[in-house]
This record gives sequence, structure tokens and C-alpha cells, in this order.
Amino acid sequence: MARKPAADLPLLLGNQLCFAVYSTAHAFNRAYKPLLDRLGLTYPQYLVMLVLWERDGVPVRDIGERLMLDSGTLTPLLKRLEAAELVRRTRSTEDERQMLIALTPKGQALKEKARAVPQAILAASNCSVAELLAMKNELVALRDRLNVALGE
Amino acid sequence: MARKPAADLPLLLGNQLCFAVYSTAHAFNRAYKPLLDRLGLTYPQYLVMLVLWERDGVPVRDIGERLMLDSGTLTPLLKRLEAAELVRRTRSTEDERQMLIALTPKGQALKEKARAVPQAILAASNCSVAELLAMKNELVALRDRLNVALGE
DNA sequence: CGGTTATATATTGCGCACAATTGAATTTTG
DNA sequence: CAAAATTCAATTGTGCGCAATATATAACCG
Repeated sequence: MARKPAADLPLLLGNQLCFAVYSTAHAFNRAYKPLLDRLGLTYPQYLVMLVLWERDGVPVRDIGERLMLDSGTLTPLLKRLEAAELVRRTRSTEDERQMLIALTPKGQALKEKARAVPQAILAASNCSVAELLAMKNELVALRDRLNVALGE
Repeated sequence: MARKPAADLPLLLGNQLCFAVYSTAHAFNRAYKPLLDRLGLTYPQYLVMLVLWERDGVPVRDIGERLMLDSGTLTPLLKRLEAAELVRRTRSTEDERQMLIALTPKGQALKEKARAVPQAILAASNCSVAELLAMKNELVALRDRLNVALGE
């Protein structure tokens, strides 16, 4: 046969955890899309709103640290949220380098509509909360190990 | 306290599996980057090469099905691989709608250099093969359930 | 056979991601 | 205190990822 030499096993797409992560991320994106369309948000914008709903009036840097995104991604995204009147961007008076991001009343109000999203995703995943939580913890642990390896 | 109302729990970033998947995908990307730079590939290009190293001379559609990507993503990507002389793109004579993607000798040869990649990622993940395999299987199952839910 | 429908790829437009650079403000240091 | 180093956000350029559309070929069907 020699169709799948043993030396090739690590290179087989189906064996790669990374592709599983990559393709699951895309599947989540597609699952979120119709839900977020109703809110007028993309998925990365939704993530930023999640951060701001926990605490707003924060500098771009804080959002970037929580989401692991940089200003090259966040600056234009935040300008779009500003254009949608969901956030205000104002320079800090204490440190004029910082741009503080605060929710508008419209941005605050959107939180209530967003409550339907996690439960819809839970239903689509057809999983128990406990299973999802376990998987989340494993992934976060893996992610943090990868990030540690990168820092070396 | 009332700092984290129970009703808000599903909206907390830290509770969302989806963000764990999203941020782990980015962490993988960063881990792959220095390795793939040596091959002159981006991560999505590497995925396409993995598919072609298993079997080449296939239409764009086959690659798209395996990677769950459409022509809007693949056409320009494949043109870049062609410009890098890693693949040839030729129209099928049997079905002139199809564009068949074949490896060049240079593309074939790159497979040998790529063998170092999976093991470097394994090392960076600081995980056992068994753990990674288990996580991969859980993710694929979740991804497939999400895709089923989308098709309904 | 001819007209409709379906399929395969390409194109356009928008929104991430990220590397690299820039410019301004702040902090550190000599 | 002044020069150097650091930090924060913005900008530029490249490459995905996907929706929507276009175009060409092939399959189907009466």
C-alpha cells in the first residue's frame, strides 16, 4: 500500500490539533454571525463589547490585553463602534497618550439584547455547560503554555 | 458587592468557550509564524500544502471542502503559492470549470523541510500526544455539532 | 436539441489580524 | 533638569475569511 507512510503521520491534516482549533473557531464564527447581525456587530466587535460591558472607560491597551489584540486591530474596530454610536473615544487628561473607551447609552442598552446570544450558542453546540467549561479550561491551559513558549 | 450579577455570568468573557477557541487559534498562529517563515508560508498556505502533500492534482473545490474555505479565500492564496512556484494551476480538460492544483518539484521538496514543524509545535504546547489527541477529538466533535446546527 | 438549472472558479468589497513604522506623551536616568 | 528610553495609539501594507456577485462550463429536462 504505502499510501500513508508512518513518517507522514504528523503532517496529516486530520491529526493536527491546530487545524481542529482553527476550523472550530470558524464554525463558531458562522454560528455567531446570524445572532450578531441582529445586534449590528461582528464577532471581534462583540468581544470588545463584552469587555466594555464588564467595565468601560478603559484605555485601548486594557481591551487589547484582555483580547490579545493590538492597536492595529483595535483602532479601526473602535472607530467603527464609535461610528455606530456604541462607544465614545476620548483622550485621557491624566495621560494624553491614552484613548479611553466608554459606552454610550446605546452601547449600554445593547447588553440586554446580547443576553440571548450565549444561550443560543449553547443550544447550537448541543453540549452541556459542564462539558463546555471543561473544554474551555483545557484550551486556556494550552493557549497559556503556547504563549509561555513564545516568550522564551 | 454586586460586582458580578449572576445574570451577567454568561456574558463574562472568561466564561466563554468561544473566546478560548478564538484566542488559542491566535496563539497557535503566533507559535507557527517563526517556523513557517522559514518555509516562506503563512499558516493558511501551510494548511493548503498539507492537503496537497497528501494528494495533489485536485480541484480547488476539494481543497476548500477539506479546509472549509471558499474560492474567495483560496483563489488569491493559490495564486500566491503559484507565484512562489510551489504549485501549478491548470484547467481540467474534462471539466473546464475546474482548476486543478498540482505541486511543483519545489512544492514537493518543501514537504521535507516541513517535517520539523509539527514536532516544534508539540514541544511548544508542552503537552503529551495523547492529551492533544483527546482535545482534538473533542473539538472536532463540537465543530461538527455546530456545523450541523448551522445547516438546520 | 434548446432552454433552464446547477456547478466551479473568479472578483469585489469589507473587516479583521499583525508586523513594522511613526509621532506624541511620559518615564527613566545620567 | 535634560537626554534617552519607554509607552500608547495610530498608520501602512499584506494576507486571510466571507458574503455577494459575475462568468463560464456542464448537466438536466421537456
